[in-house]
Amino acid sequence: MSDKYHHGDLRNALLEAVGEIIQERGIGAVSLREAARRAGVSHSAPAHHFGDKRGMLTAFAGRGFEEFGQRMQVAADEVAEEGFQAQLGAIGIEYLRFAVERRPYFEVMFRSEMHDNTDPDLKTISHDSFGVLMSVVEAMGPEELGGAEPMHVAMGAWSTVHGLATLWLDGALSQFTDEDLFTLVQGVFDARNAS
Amino acid sequence: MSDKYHHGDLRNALLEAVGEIIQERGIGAVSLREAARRAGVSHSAPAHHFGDKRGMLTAFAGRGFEEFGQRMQVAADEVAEEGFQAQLGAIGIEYLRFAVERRPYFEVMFRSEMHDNTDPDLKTISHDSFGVLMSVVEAMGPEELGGAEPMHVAMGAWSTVHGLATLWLDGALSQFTDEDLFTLVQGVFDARNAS
DNA sequence: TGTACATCAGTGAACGCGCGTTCACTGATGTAC
DNA sequence: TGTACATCAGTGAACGCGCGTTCACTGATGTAC
Repeated sequence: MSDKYHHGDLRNALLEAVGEIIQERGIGAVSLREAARRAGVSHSAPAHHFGDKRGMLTAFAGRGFEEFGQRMQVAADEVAEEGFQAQLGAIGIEYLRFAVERRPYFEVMFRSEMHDNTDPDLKTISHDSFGVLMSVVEAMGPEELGGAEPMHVAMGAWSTVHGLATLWLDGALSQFTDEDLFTLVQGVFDARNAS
Repeated sequence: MSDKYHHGDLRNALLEAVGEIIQERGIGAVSLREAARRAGVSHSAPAHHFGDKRGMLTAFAGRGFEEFGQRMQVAADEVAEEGFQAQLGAIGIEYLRFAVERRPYFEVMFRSEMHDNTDPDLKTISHDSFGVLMSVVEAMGPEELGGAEPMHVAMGAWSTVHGLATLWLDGALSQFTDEDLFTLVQGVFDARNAS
C-alpha cells in the first residue's frame, strides 16, 4: 500500500504524524514537511488537506477536543450515582490523565497561538467540553455549593487540575514521579474538602 | 551613545529586547538576531554574552525568577500579621499579577524546554521562589491545615493560581475581561473557603 | 604625562539548514454514456 | 463491456526567508611601567 500513488487515508496519517512529532521532539518541531516525511508523502501534500500549517494544527486540536470531550463525559457519567463531589473528582482525574496520556493534543488545544481559535467548529467543540463540567456544577444545590457561585466552583476545579497538568508537563514537578502525580491530585482534593 | 562602538550595557539591553519581542510577537518570535536588531547591534553580538540562544533565554528566565521571588516575598510579608489565609491569598493574587504584568518572564520561566533547567543558578532561584509559599504553609498549625499535608495545601494553592494564569494567558478565558480575572480569583478563593 | 600592550566588546561576511508556500504537472479513480 | 472524460490526490522543482553558529577581524578601553 505504501507505493500507491493515492494514499487513501492521508489526512489521518498526517494528523497521526503531528502527534508523533510532538511526542518525540516537542511542539516546536512540528512542520508541514516533517509531517509529510513521516506519512511517506511529498512535502507539498499536506497543503492539499489543510491549506497551511495553522490549518493542520487546527484540525489536530479539533481531534483532540473531540476525544477530550468524550472522555470528560464518560468520566462524569460513570460515577453519576455517587454524587456531585464524586463527579467533580472523576472529571479532574480524567483531565489529568488526558493531559499525560495525550500530551500532544493537550498542548495544541490549550496553546491558542498554535491554532485558529476563531474556527467555528473548534469553538463549538471546545465550548462543549467545558459544558460537561459546567452542567455538573449547575446541577448542584446551594448546600453542595456552600453558597458559592457555580461559575466560581467550576473555575476553581478547572484551574486546579489545569495548573497541575501544565506544571507537570512543563517539568516544574520533576520531584514527583509519574504515579505520584495522581496520589498528589487526590491529596490536593482531600486537603480542600478538609479545610 | 548609540554610535559608540562599545554599547556599555548590552547584556541588559538584549534581555530587555527579548521581553519586548515576546510581548509584541510571542515567544516563537524570539531569536538572537531579532534581539540584536532591537538593541542596535550586530547579529553576532549576543553570542558574546550568552553563548547561544538557550543561554540567552536561561539568563532571561533567571531575571524573571529574581523579580518573581521578590514579589512573592513582599506580598507574603505585607500581610504577615493578618494570618496565614491572608498570606496565601496575597501570594496567589501577586502570582496572577506577575503573570499578567510580566507575561514574557512568566512564559519563559515556566516553559522548561525554552531554557536550560539544569543551570544551577536557575535551579536555586526557582527553588527559592517556591520556598516562599512552602514556608507560609509549613508555619500553619494542624487546625489551619484542617489535618491536611502541608505539601498538599501548597500544591493546591499553587496549581490553582497557576492554572488560572495559564488559562488566561492562553486565551481560554477570553469571555472575561482583564479586571474580571481578579474578581474571579477572589471568587474562586472564597468558594473554596466556603465549602 | 606618555607610551606600549593586553584584554575585551562588538563586527560583518560566510556557511548551511529547514522551513512555508506556490504552481504547473501527472497519475489514479470514478462516472456517464 | 468498453471508452471518454472530469475530478481528485499527490508530485517535484523552485522561490525567498530568517535563522544559529563560526571566525578572522577591528575598534575601544584599561593597565603597567
